[in-house]
Amino acid sequence: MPLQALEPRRLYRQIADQISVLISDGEYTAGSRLPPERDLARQLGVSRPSVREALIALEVEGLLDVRVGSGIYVTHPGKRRRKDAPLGDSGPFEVIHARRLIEGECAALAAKGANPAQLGAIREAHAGMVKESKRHHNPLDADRLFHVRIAEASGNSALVLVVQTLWDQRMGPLYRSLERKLEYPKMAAETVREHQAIVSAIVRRDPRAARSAMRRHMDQTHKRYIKEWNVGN
Amino acid sequence: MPLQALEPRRLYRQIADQISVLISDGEYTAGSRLPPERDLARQLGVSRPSVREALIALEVEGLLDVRVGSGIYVTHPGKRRRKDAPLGDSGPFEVIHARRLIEGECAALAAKGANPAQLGAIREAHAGMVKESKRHHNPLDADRLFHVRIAEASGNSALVLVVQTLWDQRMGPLYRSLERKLEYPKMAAETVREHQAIVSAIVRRDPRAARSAMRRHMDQTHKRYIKEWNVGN
DNA sequence: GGTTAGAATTGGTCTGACCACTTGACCAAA
DNA sequence: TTTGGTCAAGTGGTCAGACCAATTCTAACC
Repeated sequence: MPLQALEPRRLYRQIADQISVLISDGEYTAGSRLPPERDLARQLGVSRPSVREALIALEVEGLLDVRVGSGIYVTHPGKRRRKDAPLGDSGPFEVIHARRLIEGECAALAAKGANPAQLGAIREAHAGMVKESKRHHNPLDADRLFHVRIAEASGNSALVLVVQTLWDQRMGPLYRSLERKLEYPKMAAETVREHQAIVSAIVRRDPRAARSAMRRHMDQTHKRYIKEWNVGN
Repeated sequence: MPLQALEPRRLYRQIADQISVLISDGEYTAGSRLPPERDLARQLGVSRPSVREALIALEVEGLLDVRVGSGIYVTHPGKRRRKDAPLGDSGPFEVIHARRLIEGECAALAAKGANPAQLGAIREAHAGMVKESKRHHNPLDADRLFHVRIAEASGNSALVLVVQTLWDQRMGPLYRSLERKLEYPKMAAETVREHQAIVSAIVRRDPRAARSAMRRHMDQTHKRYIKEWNVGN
């Protein structure tokens, strides 16, 4: 099939792509503010509704962050999560099981081949979570970063994508109702201890230990969920 | 932090969520047409631009399919792919490596625990791909279905999500340039043969054989890519 | 019965307007 | 100095109505 069905791309898509290119080219850097909708419309020679449609598309894709009355900001790459409903609507226990498998391998790969910069990044993320949990802040973002950093150290960006995707399943409905019941302060201490074991194994360049430390962490998380689950029901 | 930052959900999100619920509740089934934008606006008591913004959000999420002059249709669940650029932009070889790991386990889990309906679904998908390749059609959709069905048979919907996500990385730029060079007719025959081995192992309830058959399939795919890659460069 | 031209339907886009929220400057009271 | 209040400008949120373009339907026509 040499011929491609040509599709007259709708205006909002063209605008969204154009803005998207400007962002990836560094024209608008992370955290910076885009021109007001009215200016964008004038500069592009289109109407404001069309610009708005494009902005909403980019917001759903997680590239932009629209703040009422303030402006439109470029999402920080690390924070880039999809706003939409999860595709699979997986339950917490299924996600944990999948993560046990996949992140276990990530940890092993990281132990095998991480470079010094990546090891440093993992340690930094771990230190960040320790700090957050001591301040009794919500450690979820730091927790996410820790797991993503390990995936990055695996050297496979597809695995990074997978780990992010699975983590962001927490936005699903079942997950949310479960998380509401969890007591983070108490939990965070255990989590930090388990993370520490993972870090040690990776730094020690021991793939098998790293894999089993990660699996143990997931098993413990599973247990914590079970406990809260039973309390609620 | 007992206080939650309250976020006044924007109108388009509320509308999108409402429509989304109607779809997942089966009020609007796959392939069916939604009411015209004007009617939706009237029924919801909002303006047409707001409805349009919601529809665009749902379109980006892959739930709806908007056809000019015709109407708005619910996307068929199997075809539900995101329209936006892939988050990770992973290269083909990274994706293959990740799939080797993950889908290998899926195949093993499927061999261990698939129920008769799931086994039938796998066989059906495989038969579909055989038919497509004999007709010299593009077998990509059938290929995707085959792998998704195996993931479904693993009994873990999070793994299904992962497999879908990785497959859909093919929409990325590097992948596309590579795929253009592949000769599907010749390739399809080999692929079908490798798939056959996977099906046999799963039906035979042999997890280890299923795992290694899937891994072998991925290794072969890797080789095919390498070959074409070198031709091009 | 099959074809085709026109009408009706439906999404695509534009214009202009008004509202609600955020921000920062300025000011008054503690 | 600090705190809180007020106000105006800037910005996104929403609306109403209009017209255009693509599709689909209908009915007249051959």
